Amino acid sequence: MKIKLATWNINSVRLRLDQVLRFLEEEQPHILGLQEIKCQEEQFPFAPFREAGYEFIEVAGQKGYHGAATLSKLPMERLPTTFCPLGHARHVSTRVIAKGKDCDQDFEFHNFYIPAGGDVADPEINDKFQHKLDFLAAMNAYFSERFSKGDDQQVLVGDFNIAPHENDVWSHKQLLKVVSHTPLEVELLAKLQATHDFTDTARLLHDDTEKLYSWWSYRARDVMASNRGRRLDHIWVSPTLKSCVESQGKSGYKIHVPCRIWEKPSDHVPITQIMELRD
Amino acid sequence: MKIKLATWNINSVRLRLDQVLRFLEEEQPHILGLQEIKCQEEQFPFAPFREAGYEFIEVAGQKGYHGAATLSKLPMERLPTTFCPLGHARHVSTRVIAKGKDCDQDFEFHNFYIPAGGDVADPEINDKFQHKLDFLAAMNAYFSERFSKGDDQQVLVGDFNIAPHENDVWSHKQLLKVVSHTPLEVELLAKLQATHDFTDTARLLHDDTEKLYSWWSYRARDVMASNRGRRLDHIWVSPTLKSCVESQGKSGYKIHVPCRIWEKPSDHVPITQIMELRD
DNA sequence: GACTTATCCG
DNA sequence: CGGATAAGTC
Repeated sequence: MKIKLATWNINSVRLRLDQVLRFLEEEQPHILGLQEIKCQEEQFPFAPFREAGYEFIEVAGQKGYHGAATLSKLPMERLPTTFCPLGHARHVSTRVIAKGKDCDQDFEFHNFYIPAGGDVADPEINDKFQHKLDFLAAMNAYFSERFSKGDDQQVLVGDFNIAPHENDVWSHKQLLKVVSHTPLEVELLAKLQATHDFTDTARLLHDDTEKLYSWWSYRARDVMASNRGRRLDHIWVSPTLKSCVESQGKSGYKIHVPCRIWEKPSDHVPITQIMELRD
Repeated sequence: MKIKLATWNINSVRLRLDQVLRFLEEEQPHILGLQEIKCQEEQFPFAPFREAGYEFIEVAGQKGYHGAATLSKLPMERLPTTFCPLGHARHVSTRVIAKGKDCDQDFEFHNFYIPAGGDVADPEINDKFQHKLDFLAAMNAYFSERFSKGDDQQVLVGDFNIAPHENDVWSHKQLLKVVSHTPLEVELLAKLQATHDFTDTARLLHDDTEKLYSWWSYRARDVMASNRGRRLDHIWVSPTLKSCVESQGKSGYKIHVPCRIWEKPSDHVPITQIMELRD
């Protein structure tokens, strides 16, 4: 069966509930990871998502900031995690049960909101950057443990707050010292990826020379016109799932750019990836 | 010529600019007094009102609270006033020049935002109620001075924050101790009216037994369904203008109730009064 | 630039 | 309830 995966930093799920519902209606992903829901679990709008067909919902919320939630049409169960070094709500892990006529599998869906990291790309003088690096190290350790348990079928999605490739930013040179594209964080993300042999589905299916962005700042009038974006949002898969993504070709991966010009948009747009699971 | 007068407590003119423009487009009053514009003069949206045909604009603004503005299609000049005992921006006075083929007159247009008066109807323990009473006294003195100067053709509009008659509130009995309908403030308003022989156009044209409301609280879900309103907004005219209003009959006065159920409405609705000026 | 929480005010 | 301000975050 074909599974459609999605991720979106929504920058307040309460304020943009209608936009998420529109996206779900139009794209019908099986599973969506939301980041920056900016609410506590008790404030999360469960009912409208359930009415839209997303029966399975897992939320990690906190007051005012951060927070992640995973919505799914497919049954899933929560995988407990105590994760962020500072105790923020930045990770929702679930095991998704994908049963179809030619399919009886499950996979893990890890929904992450990696810390932005503040302004200065120096962990010595910027605690937030240090936190980002610590978080990446914690991710690495976390997946080492999961693999050691034999959990080898994994999807990682989320706002990683890192644009790793030269063509994941509008200007490699001008962003080399800007947090999100500095060598140190990019290397740490590359190390996490290499250690577990995760596949970045965007770059699996798109040539490295192609510019890909999923985020455009609020802080300029003409960011969309000048297209000064960054690819901060990612979908990664573990080795056993690589071929399931590769088989879909270029069109299996999609950045939903028009969402950035909807009324009162998030600064991020959703991305989707189709993955073919067979038994 | 027939002059259409209007007043509206807009509760933030910046937030409800589109609603004011819609009202002006639909009703085409010659002159509109706005209260609670909640902005400074430099933040006031002059341009869109001028584009809508309201070339003459006078604003008394302050930061965050209160504030009044008068918009007019007819030429008008500002009458300087230092008014509120606490220095709030609660009054815009202008002399309006009404020149038509059968008309060459002018009249004063006084746009007021009388203090709400706080919660407790006791000036001894509630400074805000004292301020309301002081403001009414200041209004009385102000008009005594104007009449002594021979300025006898006057229109007063605004949010008076007082519902004087029994049928200006949904329950006379239940509101007798609620600020806006207490005997003390009602008497002071009646005294202001009697001293200068002002005519309350709503009650000139509508029987005292008729319920009339221009305001419904935000603080209850069903205020419109249960119709628990109050008539806090008024249009008064001086003796020489009484017949100009009376000649228009009941339909000359209108409370624009549907505005209360527009999207994100003010808690007040606009009211309009037609007045026939002849030379 | 645009979210959150909070406090003030009506 | 729903404006405005102010501070904090991204």
